[in-house]
Order: sequence, then structure tokens, then C-alpha cells
Amino acid sequence: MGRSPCCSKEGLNKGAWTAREDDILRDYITLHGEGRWRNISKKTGLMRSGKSCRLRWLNYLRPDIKRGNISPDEEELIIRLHKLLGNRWSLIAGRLPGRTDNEIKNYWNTNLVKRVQHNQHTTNISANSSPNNHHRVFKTKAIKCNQDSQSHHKIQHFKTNPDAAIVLPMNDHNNNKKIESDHTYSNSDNNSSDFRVDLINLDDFSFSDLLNSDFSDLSASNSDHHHQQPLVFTEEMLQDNFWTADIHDHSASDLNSFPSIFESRRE
DNA sequence: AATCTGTTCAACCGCAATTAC
DNA sequence: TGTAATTGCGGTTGAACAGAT
Repeated sequence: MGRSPCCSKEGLNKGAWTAREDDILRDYITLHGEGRWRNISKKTGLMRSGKSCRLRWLNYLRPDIKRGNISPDEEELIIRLHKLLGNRWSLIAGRLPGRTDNEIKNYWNTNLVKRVQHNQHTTNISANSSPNNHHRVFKTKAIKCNQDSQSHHKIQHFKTNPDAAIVLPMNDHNNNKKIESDHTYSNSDNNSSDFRVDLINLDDFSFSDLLNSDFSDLSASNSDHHHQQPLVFTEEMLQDNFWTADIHDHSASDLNSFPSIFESRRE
């Protein structure tokens, strides 16, 4: 016995949204907030699927959205994050305030992929003698958390897991929460009840992989420091003998510390 | 002016994970 | 606990537009 059957898809509008449809959707979300996407078409008479409403809102109508004019800094950040994460567009978008995964994906496919391929080609020619000189893409595990005990358990799992993980707090457009380095929950919106984090399993890569990913000035390259959220670490990483002294010496568990920490570890 | 070709980007689709019943 | 609905993600499509011929 599951949920009540879904409404028929017949009669739903497709294609470009009209200004009137935009107004209806915007007004509804302003009044009732995001989520329950399928209800929107029911309650407003919009002949659009819930999926379509969600996409239209997230990619176009959100008030905090930035469209077009991707700056050279943002461009650089996209390239670096793509090098690190691959086609994880939502994850990359999470590090670029006001940008959507769709916009970044489009921008990558239309502007950056050719340039990166060209650069790789020229790099390969010049570094032909070192075939092992390639970077790796880190696979992350996304988990959804809220402030209940189960979510604490999830975080605790990663805190106690020997394969300690880097926590990438999502700069989620739905809320402004993040996990602080001490794992207390920072909640700037008491009405929101959950958030996502992405975890990189350290078992998946070696230090050299990370070093080859060229993290340098990742944070600094983004001009919008107000919205920039630092990468943070699990408690284990802070306690780990390999890391502790260095990170505490740098007194900040964010990416600004990465290059020097890694450099010192290599010595 | 008409047609062709390439580019852009909003929107759709299918799938997997999560959530609700 | 099983099943179906919902949500979110990445890949793909196609309409609209611009520039070339």
C-alpha cells in the first residue's frame, strides 16, 4: 500500500514558460515557500508538472539568482571544481552563489569544454613523457541531514569512520545552513529543517591525487567572500596525527590552508 | 532576401535516491 | 516492510537566434 495514485500527465503544458505562468509560480512560492512541487499545479491551476515548476523556479525565478556574465574568477573556479569533481554540476553550483547547476553545465559545454580540452591537448604534448601525470575526479557521497538523531548518527558515522571524509557543506539555494568544523549546526533559517552535505571518502584517493588537483587559491579565486563557504573537516581529520599540528598551526580549517598544509606534508 | 550552419540555453527525460504511506 | 510518489541530478534535445554563404 503506497501513496494515492499520481495525477495524469495528460493535458500538462510543455515548452517555454509564459510570463503569466511565471507570475503564478512566483506568487505561490512567495506565499507558501518551496517544496511540494506537485501541489503547485493542483492549487494554482498551472498546467505544469511538479518537475517543471521546480526547474523553472530553481533555474530562473529564484530572487537570488545571477544569470549570465560569468566572471573570470567564477570561470576559473568552475574549471578547478570540474577538475576535482567531474560533472557534479549541482555540487559545483553549490560553490558559486547565485549560479544554477543548469547554467554551469551549459556554460561548461558551450564555453569551457573546448578551452579545457585544448589546454589538455597542449599540456599532453609538452608533458608527453609523464603518462602518469593525470588528475583524478573525486567521487562524493551526498547525504541529507536535519537536526534529528538519525542525522546526528549519519554524521557520527563519518566522524568515527577510519576513512575520514571531507565535508563539503552545500551552499544550497534552499537554505543557508552549514556544518561548522566542530559539527554544531549553524542555522540561519529556523524554518528550514534540513540540509545536504557531500562527503569525500578519503579511502578513494591518495594525497598525491589531492595535490594534483591544484586546490591553490580555490577560495581566494571567488570574489564573493560573503557567500563563500569554507570546506571543513571531520573531527578525526583534526585529530589525526598526520594532520593535526598543521591544521591547528594554520588556525583555519578552510581551503586557504590547504596548499601550505599539503606542501608541508610533502616535505 | 533566402537558405544553411553553428551556437546558446531553457526545458525535458530517465534514472536513482529518498520519502511517505 | 514493501511499494509508490516525490525529489534531485546529469544527459540530452530542440527552439530561437546569429552569422555566413
